[in-house]
This record gives sequence, C-alpha cells and structure tokens, in this order.
Amino acid sequence: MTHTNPYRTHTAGELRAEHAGRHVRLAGWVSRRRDHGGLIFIDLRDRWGITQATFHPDNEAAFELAERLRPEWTVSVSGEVARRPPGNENPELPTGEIEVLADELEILSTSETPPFEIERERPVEEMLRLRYRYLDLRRARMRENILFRHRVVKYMRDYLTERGFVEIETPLLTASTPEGARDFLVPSRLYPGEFYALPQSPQQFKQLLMVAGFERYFQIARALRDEDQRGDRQPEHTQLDLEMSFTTQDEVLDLIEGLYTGLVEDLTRKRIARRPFPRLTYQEAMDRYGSDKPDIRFGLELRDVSEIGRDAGFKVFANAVRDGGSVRGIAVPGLGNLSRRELDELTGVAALGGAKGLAHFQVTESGLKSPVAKFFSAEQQAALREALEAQPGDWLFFVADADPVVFESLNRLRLHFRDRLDLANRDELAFLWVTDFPLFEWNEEERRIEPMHHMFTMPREEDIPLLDSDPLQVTGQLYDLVANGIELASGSIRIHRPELQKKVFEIIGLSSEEAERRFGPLLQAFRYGAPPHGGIAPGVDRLVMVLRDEPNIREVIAFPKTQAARDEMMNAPSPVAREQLEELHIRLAGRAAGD
RNA sequence: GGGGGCGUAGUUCAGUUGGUUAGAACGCCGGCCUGUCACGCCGGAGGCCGCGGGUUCGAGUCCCGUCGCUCCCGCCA
Repeated sequence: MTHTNPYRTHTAGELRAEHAGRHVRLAGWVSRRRDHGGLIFIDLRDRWGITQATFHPDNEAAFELAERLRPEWTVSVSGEVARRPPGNENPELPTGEIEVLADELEILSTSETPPFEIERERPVEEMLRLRYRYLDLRRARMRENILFRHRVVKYMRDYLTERGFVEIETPLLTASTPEGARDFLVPSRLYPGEFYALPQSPQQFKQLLMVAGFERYFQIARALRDEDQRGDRQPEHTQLDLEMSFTTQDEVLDLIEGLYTGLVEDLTRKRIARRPFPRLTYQEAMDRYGSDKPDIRFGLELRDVSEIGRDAGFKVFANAVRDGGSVRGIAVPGLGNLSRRELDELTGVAALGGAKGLAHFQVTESGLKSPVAKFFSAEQQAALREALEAQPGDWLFFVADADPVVFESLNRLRLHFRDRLDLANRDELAFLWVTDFPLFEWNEEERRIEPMHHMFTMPREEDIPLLDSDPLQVTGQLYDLVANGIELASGSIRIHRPELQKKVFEIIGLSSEEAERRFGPLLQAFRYGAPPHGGIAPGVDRLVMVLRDEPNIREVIAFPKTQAARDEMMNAPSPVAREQLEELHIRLAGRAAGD
C-alpha cells in the first residue's frame, strides 16, 4: 500500500539537472524572496537543502500569492523542474543547476517576523537564541551540528552492534550515591521524606549488567550532575557508556581506537595526527606536558632541570629542589622581544597554576639574558640551554615549586603559547591514550586517601601487594582518551573480587557498613560469580564539539541550559503549585519560602 | 561562593570631555523593477540606552546597587 504525500514529492536538496522536465512538488520554509516585480524567486528551504522556485506572471494565481510570501512562512510549491538559463546557474547550491517553475503555490502557514534572522550567519545574543531555540535550530550552524551529531551516534551504535554489543537502558530514577558530584534529587510521593537521584552515570548498573551476563553492553546515556557550568560542561550530558566482560585494558583501548578512527575518517575531513594513538603513562604525560590531558599537536615540552637548579646560586630554584619539588622549564621560539608588561602577563598565566614566580631567560648568540642570570655560572647557563635544546632567539621559562604547581603552571603557559603563537593545527586531531594513573591520590584538605577515578578501579596486578604497604604508589588499570587537550573518554578495568574491593574500601577509610549502604547491590552481586570486566565512557557532546570546531558544548546540544543552569525556553526550573508540593510532602524553608 | 567581560532600534554594533533632535548596517513596512540568488533602486516606521537610586543646570556617558547573558577560578569520583 503506497500513499502519496500531499505536500511534496521530493526534498529541496535532491533535484538535479537530470530531473529537468519532471513535475514535482516541494514543501518547506521560505528562506528568501527576491521579487523583481515581473518575476519572483523563492529560496525554498527544508532539512535537506534549498531549491529555487520561480514564479512567472503568466501563472496569475500562484504569482499573486507569491507576492505575499515572507521569510519563514511554510509553503507547498508544485511545478516543472527546469534547467536554469545558461549563465544563471548558482554553483554555491547543490541544486543550483535547476529551478522549479511554479505553477501552484499553497501557503501552509505564515510567520511573524522572527526575533533574529534565520538565514544570515551572524552572531546573536545567546539568551535570545536559547529562548527561541526552535528558530535557532533552523539556522545552518545548529542544523548541521545536530545532523552531524546524529551521524556520530549512529556510527557508534552500528560499530558496537557489529561487534556484539547490546544497547540496554538503565533507570533515570535511582538511588543517591553521595560523594563525587552533587546529585539531582527527585522527591518521592509514595515515600514521604525519601528521594530518588538522577544518575551521575550508569556506573553501577553497567557493572551489574556484566554480572548479569550480557558481556557487551552499551548505552547512549544521559549523565546528570548538579555542579556549576563551564564551556564544556552542562548539568546533563550524554556519554557512550560501555562495558565488557572477560576483557583487558588493551582490548578496550583497541575497540575505542577503532571506533574513533573510523568515525573521524567516515564523517569528517579532519586528519588524525598519529596512528596508532600514542600511549603515554600518566607520569610521562605529566613529565613531558605537565598535564594528564595534553595537547600534543605542538612541542614546547617540559624539561626537568632540577639537577642544575639544585646547585645554582638562585635560591628559588635550590630551595624548591631541597623541599622535594622540582625545577622545570620550556623553551619557546618565535616570541621576539618581550616587554616588561608582556613578561608580567606571562607570570600571571603561570600564577593561575599556583606558581609564585616565573624565571625567564632570553637566549642570545652571546648567552642567556635575564635579571637572574647572574645567579648561574657559565656552565650552568650552558647546561640550561642544552637541557631545553634552546636556540638563539628562544625564551626559556622556568617554574620552581612542588611538582603539582610546576606542572600546572607550565601546562597553562604551554596552552597560552599555543593560542598566542597559533601552534596547533585545527584540522588535526591528536588523539592519545593516557594510562597507568595512580589508583589513589592524597587529599591534603581532608587528610585522607581518595580514589583518583572511582573506587571500583582495578589495581595493576603487580601492584596489589603495595595496597598494604604504600597505597599511593599503586597504579590503576585506568585510561583516558585525550584529543587536542580535551579529555574525551575515561574508563577502567574494574575490581570483580570482593576481598580486593574490601581492601580498597579500607584504604579510603570507608567502613564496611557504609560501603554496604552505598554500594550494597553491587557488592552483593559480586558474590555470585562476577566476571572480570571493564569499560569506558566517551563523552558524546565533547566529541561532537571538537569534530565540529565548536567553542562551546551548547552548540551541539539541541536544548541546552544556560551557564546558570536554566532552560530559558521552558523556563526551568520554576516554582510549582502548592498542591504538588503537598503531594510530595515538601514544605519550603528560608529563601525558597519567600522569607 | 569569588573574579573578569558584556547589556543602546527587531538583530549586530557605533556613540567624542557629561551638552541641541541617540546613529549605521541588516531586518521590517510601502512603492518601482522579468534572471536574481547577500537582487537592485526610492521612501518610511521603529529607542524606558537592562532595571533602581545617586551626583550634576544637564547622564547612554560618572558613582552605587540590582538583574540577565557569558568566560575563568573554586567545584565537577
């Protein structure tokens, strides 16, 4: 049984010269009207493209209607496809060789003048775009981003399905598991005073699915966190959540590497900088770039000059080394002469990473120029130059402090120079894996050990004995996928043996009662034959953002929240009726009650 | 929670040292125009200068407060 669509026979993106002579009908939005008095051109836009419809006065009824048309009205136009007169083709349009000679026009709906122009690619204030998101989404930039996002997600689904993965949904209404990010809470009507929580990730569910024997699970999952926004962070974001049983770190990495490689090659024109993706340990990444998510499209690698600094007459350097820190630096070419003001600005960049100062040297043919050069012997100056492989004209910048400060400060300087000197190629994707993260880190404020990733991460087998002696030295089977300085995915091999899990809980100071309360279902499940398993969770929004060269995650989400976590279009959050609150056993207090 | 930037016509912006009637472009409305595609030409309408207070003879402009958007820090296992 076939039905004919009353509105259209073709889309506005598909007609070509070979359709000439065919009688067709198109439907869509009036993008532009060019009215020549005796001849009217309409750019008819639908999701697939733009086709020009031409109205001649000899078709009186259609012509008169066409004179009334305005941007964003919806219409259905029928007519004959014709090659345009020679010289009048539009090479900018895929359909530019033809036009539809309209013989009938039906106006389906009219439009008020939109609050901003749909067709013109010019910036519009963010709030206006968000308030009229359904209009913003008509614009080419957003339309292409959203359509591209669909292709990315479809690629993921196909790729994983071909490899034996099954897509399984997990609940949105679940239990709060405190620590980590702040939960979004949902009050329970049936259970006064009790709350569901929206998932920060399906972490426990996916591990339970491994215990359940599905072996290869994935889900395009929403993850919700009630934390403040950033350019690459929204209260709800989408991740490709996946988990595998009887697997290894290498297997997970190879799977994802294949996914990203194929996806980039099939869907983009970007070039993958290095294949296979380089694999750096956490320590290598820190030593060479000062970051666990380095942008490796450019050099300016860090060098450790602690040995030189220790013996130099420059107290800042010597003291840092003596106190257990280090002295590290980068060599930067192409800066020319730097003014005092510029050097102050660079010091400010380093200060954001915690550095109390920034030692700088200009490399000249005759030696190092610096206010602090006098503290270094000729041999030491030569050693500094050699350590950084410095050439005349370079500037050398050093930070001396505790390692975390040195790393963070130099990382910020590196990224600052990347942008200032335009060192990174936008068409290049420099993927890399960062592996071998420490399992734990020391929380100075709370004076305790806490997990680097999460408490289900499996230690490296050979490090298991260290759990008893020196847990901070234990390396986890933890891995991040990074591209161009952005963390795109994070995962781990999980603990599946209850006694090992118990030990980890002890190390981070979690009592067995507390562990039972928070992770009871998972711990119980592990008593019934849990397979070794592991997984990863690539962020979908960030990936699409990077692939589309968008500066902000909102540009790849159909209906995002503002920086202040509001939905400007739906006006959420918003107050609710007193009756709704009563049903939920909620009484407002303080400011919320209007006090 | 803290810091920076922005807020002027429907939109994007300009607006001098505080000084007459706040401008431009695009959009919108009307007229003319048969090969345009950012159509063109002519004309017109359109402003609580985010909001409130203050200084001043006089405030878009200076000061204080406030609201909104945005970027960064904190935060985000």
